[in-house]
Amino acid sequence: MRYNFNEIEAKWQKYWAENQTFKAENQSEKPKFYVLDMFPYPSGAGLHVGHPLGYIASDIYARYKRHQGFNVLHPQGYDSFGLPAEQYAIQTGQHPAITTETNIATYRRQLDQIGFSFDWSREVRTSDPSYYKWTQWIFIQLFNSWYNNDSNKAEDISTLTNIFSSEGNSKVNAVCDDAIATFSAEDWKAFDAVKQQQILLQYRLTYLAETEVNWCPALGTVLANDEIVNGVSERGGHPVIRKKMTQWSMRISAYAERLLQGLETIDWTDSLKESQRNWIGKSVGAAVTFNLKNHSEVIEVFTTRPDTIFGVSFMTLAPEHELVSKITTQEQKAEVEAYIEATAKRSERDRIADVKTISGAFTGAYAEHPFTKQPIPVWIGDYVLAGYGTGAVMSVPCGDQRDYDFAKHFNIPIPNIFENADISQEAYASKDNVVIANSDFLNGLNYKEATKKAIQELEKLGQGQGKTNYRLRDAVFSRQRYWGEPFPVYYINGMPQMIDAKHLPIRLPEVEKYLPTETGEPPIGNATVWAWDTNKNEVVSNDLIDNKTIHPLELNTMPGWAGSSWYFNRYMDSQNNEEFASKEALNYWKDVDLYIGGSEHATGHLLYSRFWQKFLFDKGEVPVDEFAKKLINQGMILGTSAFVYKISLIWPKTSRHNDNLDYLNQISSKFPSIFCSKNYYEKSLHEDISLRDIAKDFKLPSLSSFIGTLDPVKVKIEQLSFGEYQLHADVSFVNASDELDIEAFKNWREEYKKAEFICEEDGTFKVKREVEKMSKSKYNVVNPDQICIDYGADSLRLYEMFLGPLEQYKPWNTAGITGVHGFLKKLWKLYVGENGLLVNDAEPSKDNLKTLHKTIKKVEEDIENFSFNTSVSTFMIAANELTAQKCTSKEILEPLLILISPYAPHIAEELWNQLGNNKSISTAPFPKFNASYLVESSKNYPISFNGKMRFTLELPMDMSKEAIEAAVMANEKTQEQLQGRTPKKVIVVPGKIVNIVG
RNA sequence: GCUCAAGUGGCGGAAUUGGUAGACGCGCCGGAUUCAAAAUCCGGUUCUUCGGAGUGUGGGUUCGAUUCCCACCUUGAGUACCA
Repeated sequence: MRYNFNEIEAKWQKYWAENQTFKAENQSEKPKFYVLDMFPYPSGAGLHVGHPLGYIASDIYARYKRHQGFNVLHPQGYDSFGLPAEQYAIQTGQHPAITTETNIATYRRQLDQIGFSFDWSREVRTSDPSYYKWTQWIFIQLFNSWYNNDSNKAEDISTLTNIFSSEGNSKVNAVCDDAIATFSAEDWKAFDAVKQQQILLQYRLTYLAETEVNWCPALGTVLANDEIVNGVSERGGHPVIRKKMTQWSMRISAYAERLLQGLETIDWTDSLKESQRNWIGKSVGAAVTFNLKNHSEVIEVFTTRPDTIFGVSFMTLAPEHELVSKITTQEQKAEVEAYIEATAKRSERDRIADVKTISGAFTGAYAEHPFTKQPIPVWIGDYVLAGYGTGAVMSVPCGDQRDYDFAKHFNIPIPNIFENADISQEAYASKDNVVIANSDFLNGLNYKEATKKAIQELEKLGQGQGKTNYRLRDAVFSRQRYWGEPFPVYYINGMPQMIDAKHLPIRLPEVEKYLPTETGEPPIGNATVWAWDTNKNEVVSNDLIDNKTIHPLELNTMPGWAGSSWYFNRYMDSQNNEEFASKEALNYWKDVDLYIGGSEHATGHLLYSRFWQKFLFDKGEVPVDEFAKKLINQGMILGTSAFVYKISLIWPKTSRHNDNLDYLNQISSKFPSIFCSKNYYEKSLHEDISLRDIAKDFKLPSLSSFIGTLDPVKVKIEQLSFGEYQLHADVSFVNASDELDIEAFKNWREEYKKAEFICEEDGTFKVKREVEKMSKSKYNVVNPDQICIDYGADSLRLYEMFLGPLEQYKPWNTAGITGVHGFLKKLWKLYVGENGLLVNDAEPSKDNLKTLHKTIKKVEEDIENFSFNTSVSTFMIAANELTAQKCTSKEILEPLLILISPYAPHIAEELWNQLGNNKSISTAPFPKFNASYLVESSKNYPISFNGKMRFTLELPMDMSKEAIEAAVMANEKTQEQLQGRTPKKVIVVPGKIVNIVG
């Protein structure tokens, strides 16, 4: 019997599905283990071989944990709201729900054929109303909460209104909008409902505010900070501008410190934690108030270096700072206004790109130093950002390079307040080895002491206190899109009202057009049925809006990260219609034990999810405040693109002034498609080869006839030269030796049908290879479907793991798969011969046992350390050894299958079944490792004398260190080497080496 | 600029955390089988001027360094005027 992988894999996939082999129960005697993948967005292109990498790793771990006796939860679902489906809808008019459904079907088929042990009964889809009902519900909970800094957690908004009506807001220590006016209990009671709501909105954890947002005109929507890369949108690379809009925001800043602290408690990679720390951007320092000369206004600054306060020689405000217009003197007005206008014109990108140019203007105003009372000139400069801290800095040129550069540029004095620091060339920005000088009461102190002392003295004056600043901004939560969760919000007098949770979900309305409306409103503005009837508690037609009982609904939808910020909790009890998950399920599964996904979500999904989890924890909805104990980032599998070089015509240098421009255009359109092979291209790079030479050398008929049609009067052949440009060829036309299948390539595109090829000397056409991200547009996508047909899912799984370390980026190369495929064939032959099963009850030999136990030990270690690549090698060695040993013993071959089963489950299940087991291999316990089988009777110990001379000595394996040492010293070869000298020491590493140090 | 990660044969990558560097696979070379090819099996494969040399470069610690320390170079990723 041959190894018929297609038949075997189909058979067991069917069996697992029919028997619900991997269904997890919410109660069990066994300990729980939750293995989660980041769920995919089901794009129209389907899966390529890069996608399943993380899923294979998590599947191996999940299957391994089942063998270890855990009750394993290993679910899968779809993050099915998103921009591509909507873009597709805009182009084709097809409803995103339909395309999403189709795409999910493709994904499911592709995932199934790889043989994952997912519990599909728990599948979630973020775009399913039964799911987003709870996303809406969580939104309402956030709206009804505020963050109390005293209890350091989110509390119900009713506790806040109670405080307001009993004592006003002066003692409330909340995370809220800046600059809220204080009011008394009487004031509060006197406010009308709208006023009260306006005030509460400034405290709620999700709030409506006019904020400056990142508006992307091309996408017609706002974007969060983490959706922008280098000043352009992450999706599509469109420009992004700053714009003031009324938007929903999430008060994630309330959780900045806890998000930072929580990182200490979870086992995530250091680089990922580092990204989150940078994103949160905590800086400890002081807030300092500078009084202005001749003004009642004050300037608030934030500084991390209060110790350098005596080094202040000027102040700098951001050009957008509100004080600028108030304090600028008459004489400086023109200059300041011109500067503000100039900076406003510069886009965000220009400002980032051009950091080196120093610019600014003097306002004419002077602040007063809090201690010396000396006047300090106030400048404006665009190196100070309006959005960070207070938008104003105290400039200490001797201690900060930017201040230093600014001072140098504008000839502002640079007083030195450091002992022994040379500031003639650059600022001394280090905090180490600081000794403060010329600073009154701070003289002689170091950074730490001086900082403390300075803050104390500022507090005495009432002009400052210690302060911690975070870079983390509140996250904008509105998107002007169709294909997202609708807000459960309607408006009365412009104030948002939550729809009662019992009426959820609020389903997406039908629209005819998915583009934003002409007035710039979101696509839902196109819906005709989108108003809320507070009598009937249902969505009704817009025409009925009467502002009494029928009100307009929110037109925006939620961003992509809304649904993905809590899905891991939903898997615990995904069919529940009463709660997002039952308390029993939440308390049983608690958190994700192992989470596998890409590192690109470091400051998006992974931060927002931690935020929502902490919020739900505060509200008592979930039992733990970190949702994932351990996280692994799988690396990306890259594609190996193939390039061909197409010869193009280069205009003669004189063409710009050529009278026959029309003619030249005309002939260039008739230029034939000619491709040249890699080596020819490389040769031509350095040699100027003319068209005529190509035609002559390669006897290309199309080129000869092209030259023949040239009008020698209008253009001379000698005037024309050629260049090449490289373009992607589909990798499926290229074999392992980089040779292009010319016929297939010709048939690829209509315009290549008559193309001609300049080949290598051996007649082949070679492409140039380059490793790039795998993508449809680069024609380097390898489809797992074809791999499964040609080699089987087990080969695919093994090979993806074998490629290299899980976390690493690595290129895909289909050629190498024959190695692991050969192993599976060999494995099969170890069990099944021409005439049936080879396995019998024979006593295992010592060698057999040694091979098995060596393998058990290595595989167990590998899986625990996520080094899945090396266990594939271990399997190959085991199969080779057992084949050489002619092992037929069931005692050896049966446990071997359990070791292989997480990696190659189909073949393992089939052979397991053939050995006479009628329960799935997934229920079998992992074999126990026994070290005694590995101990050999003797071993050759290499002896090294002073690291130079070497010989070997045969000694029993189970000797103690001391016994080995004695035996080595007693040996005559050793004595020979020592020549009567006494060694300083003898170093013994058991089983390894003996070193004699002379 | 800053932060993090990584540099080992023709290639992907191993090396029990300081102990015989190059496991395993690809590729390549040779052989067996075959009328022949495919498939399969077996052997070889870091370089070498055959003395040795060798894990990006130069130092250091050590009896011993791919592994630890210092400096530098290169590549990749993230971040960016954060006061």
